[in-house]
Amino acid sequence: MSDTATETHQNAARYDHQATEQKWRAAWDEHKLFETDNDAPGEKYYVLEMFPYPSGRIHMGHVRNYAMGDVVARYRRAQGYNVLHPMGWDAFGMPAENAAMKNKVHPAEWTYQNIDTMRSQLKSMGLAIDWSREFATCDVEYYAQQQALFLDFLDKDLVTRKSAKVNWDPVDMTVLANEQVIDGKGWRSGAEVEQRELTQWFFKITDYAEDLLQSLDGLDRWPEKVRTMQANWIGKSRGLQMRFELTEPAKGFDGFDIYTTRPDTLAGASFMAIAPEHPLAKALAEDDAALAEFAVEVRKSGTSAEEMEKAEKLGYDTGLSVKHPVKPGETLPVYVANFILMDYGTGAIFGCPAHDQRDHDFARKYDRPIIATFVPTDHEGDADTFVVDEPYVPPKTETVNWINQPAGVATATGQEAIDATIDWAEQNKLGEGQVQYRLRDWGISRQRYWGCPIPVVHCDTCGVVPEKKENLPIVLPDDVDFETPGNPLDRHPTWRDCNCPKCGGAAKRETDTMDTFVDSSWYFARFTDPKAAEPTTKAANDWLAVDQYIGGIEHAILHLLYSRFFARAMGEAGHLDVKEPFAGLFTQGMVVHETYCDGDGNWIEPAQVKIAGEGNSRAAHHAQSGAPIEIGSIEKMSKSKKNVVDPDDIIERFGADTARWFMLSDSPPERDVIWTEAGAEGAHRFVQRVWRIVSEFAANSADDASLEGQTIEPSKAVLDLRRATHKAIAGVTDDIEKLGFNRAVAKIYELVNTLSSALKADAMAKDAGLKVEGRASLVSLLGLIAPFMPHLAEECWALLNEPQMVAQTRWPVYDPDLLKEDEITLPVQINGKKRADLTVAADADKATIEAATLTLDAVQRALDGGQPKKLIVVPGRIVNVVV
RNA sequence: GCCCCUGUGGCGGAAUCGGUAGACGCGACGGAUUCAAAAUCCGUUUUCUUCGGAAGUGCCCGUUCAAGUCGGGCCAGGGGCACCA
Repeated sequence: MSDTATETHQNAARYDHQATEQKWRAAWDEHKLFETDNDAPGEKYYVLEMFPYPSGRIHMGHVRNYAMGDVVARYRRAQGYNVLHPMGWDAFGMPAENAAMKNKVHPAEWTYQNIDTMRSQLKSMGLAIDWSREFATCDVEYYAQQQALFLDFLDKDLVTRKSAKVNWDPVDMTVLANEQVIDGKGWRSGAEVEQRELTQWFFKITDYAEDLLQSLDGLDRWPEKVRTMQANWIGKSRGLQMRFELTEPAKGFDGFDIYTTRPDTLAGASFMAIAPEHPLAKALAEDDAALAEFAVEVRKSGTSAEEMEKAEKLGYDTGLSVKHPVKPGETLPVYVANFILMDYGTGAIFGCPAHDQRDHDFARKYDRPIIATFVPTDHEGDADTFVVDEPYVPPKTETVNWINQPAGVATATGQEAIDATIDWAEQNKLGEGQVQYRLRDWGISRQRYWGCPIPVVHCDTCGVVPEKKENLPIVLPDDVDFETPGNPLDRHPTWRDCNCPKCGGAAKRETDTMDTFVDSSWYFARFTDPKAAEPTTKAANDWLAVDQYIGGIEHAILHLLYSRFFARAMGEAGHLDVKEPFAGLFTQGMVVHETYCDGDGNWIEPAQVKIAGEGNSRAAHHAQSGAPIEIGSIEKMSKSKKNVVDPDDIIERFGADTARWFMLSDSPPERDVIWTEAGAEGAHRFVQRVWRIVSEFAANSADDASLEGQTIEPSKAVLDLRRATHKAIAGVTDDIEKLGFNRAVAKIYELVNTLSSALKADAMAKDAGLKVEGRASLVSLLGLIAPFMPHLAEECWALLNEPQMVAQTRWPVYDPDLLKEDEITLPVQINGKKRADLTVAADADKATIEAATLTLDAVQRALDGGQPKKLIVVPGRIVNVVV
């Protein structure tokens, strides 16, 4: 009997997260607290986390991502902003088709089932999300609008259809993205990927290259790293395009253009090289079987990074030669070379072995002369021979001594010299300055079923014809089969058949669908009015840009660059007035975990591992068998390494608040966080601790309604508590503003520690003021905690009988006057090392502090009767005595 | 090869403007409570120390009254881009 009673008592004294969390989620839902009205008062704030791909279940990375966004959303709400915080699904893509092929389940069914699962998982996190705006990109209502956008882009000449080289998987019979080609093989089929020339649809992102680059400067709330990566990706370079004349015309060519960023090395040219795909090379190959074979051979060898690195520089001497543009009478041989890319510049170069590593390698192999055009300023001796062993490639800023330069070429320093050479070339009609970008147009055609159909029609009479807007949406057919590899739309008996929108005759639909990156390039705009009959409405201009966007660094280039392009294109098509979609961007780190491996090299799940010891002496063994287990490196959670922790398990065992709290503690949000069982338990202990402090306080102060309205002279304990509380409010507010969640967490811990020792039952019994102040302090604490652990905050709020819910109340405010101390302790340094403390009034002037400093024992000892050489007093900070 | 980031206790990290290095958490150790345990509470926890102190933020040098923080040169780890002419 007594055992049962004790047990019941203990259970009652613990916070029951399962029942409590559900209760408060229901309460928020009932009040429709997080549904956002586009026309609600208050300054707008749009917080968005990158929407998930519905792969099956959420993982810890999602928990971290959405916990961060939720802190921001709840914090801004509490500050009185009209907050938009929506959620949706990036739902098209290959995994659904792979599942269809493997498990004979329709991609739509598989996708929507996953969405249902993941939605309920996300809801169990207690996120302050407006679920009424939810959509999936595979919803007809969404992709219908995307098709409308496509037609508008087409109308504005932002889309083009052209032939391009793509990765073709001959087994799966589809184009693969570069990321899906691993070591030259298809990631799914394992087949050798071929380069195929196919006619594809492209978005003309290169039209915006300069704008996309320039505007990066204005994105001051983006990580520097992401801006740099985008700038590098766009890859702007300024150089010289110039024509080289053939000594004798060949196959109708009398010369060809080259592009160089180092025209200052022109005098050092010793050969010419063109890409195997260059029109001249192709023309020559018609009559030259050996050259044709050479071209095929070089392109057969892999395109992977490693292979490239090892690949030898290979050239084929065409027998042709060109006139040297700055050395009259001299000629240069023309090679077809494997290291020249048709994609960049003009697909042709002049080789300058003295100042370029690749050209140097080539020249040594094919025995071409090495002619320097400049040498280091400190070089002594024979200028012409110093680059024999390796090329000299100085930074553009380095001063050099010029040699072998033709008359009339400016020989200034670095970039100036390059610009001057371009001017010189232009004046002498040798060529002209050119800006080149590395950025390529965005190929969006995919030979896939599970994507947004491209709304165009192929008519024998009229050619490629855009579908009429009134015929949209072009809906994906349901009855498709995945038994045969390739695109089911191609094989569908009737779907392709249609009438030409122009002539009305029989025609065929485009069977390519759009890259899924198109879907995610404008979803943030759609959230502002998700049910509108047009892609966007006025609401998009009202809400955008997204004030705070949060997601993984892996999207630094693709998704974020495409979205920036889309905002511009949508502007051109009259759908949006905001050029930059994301005003603030934050890229969070991954969730990582130790890996465990048994003696046979099998990965072991964390749940089956027991660990003993600490530091270097940590040892692991199998929980059941006791077999020794090797503790491996800490890596990103992945199914293949079995180092995953399922959010569902954690939420069930510890509650959503614990999971959220742990994800935001300890590690700075931009860095990786290591998941540990101990850390999760620690977070859970804190949840219990807060609840216990509040319940005990509530129990102790229940009978003190009489204190209301009474004026009590505050004791020192009361004042200290008040000051600590206001300091915490100031600190946490500042930290959340800067997304320093880990620092905010630490400050909340400090306040809880202070409260825990201040609000002891006996102290409160002696000091009635503590009860009044304690309540005020706890109310502030709950306000601070609410964005992080919303369920716990509501439960404690109710325990204190506070009106309404925390989620309906304002962010706590602090009184700056209370942050000031009456007395402060200054560190006293002697020769820069701290040797003593000095307690003075906070407003003490320099003279007072100086006098007090000289009386300190440590200072007297150091002075040994003498005078300090120097006495530095920084009021409010430090004192330094120099002896 | 080019570009970028990061190095602080046993561990994650804090130090926001050049001004007390190690906040806060985890782990560990000691104690209280308990028949016992869990839970909880109270301590200790950078290193060395002759208990007075001394040293200390990857390494070396510099600027400064004062450097984790600024400058120069290294070392180590991580990331991005890459035959881009």
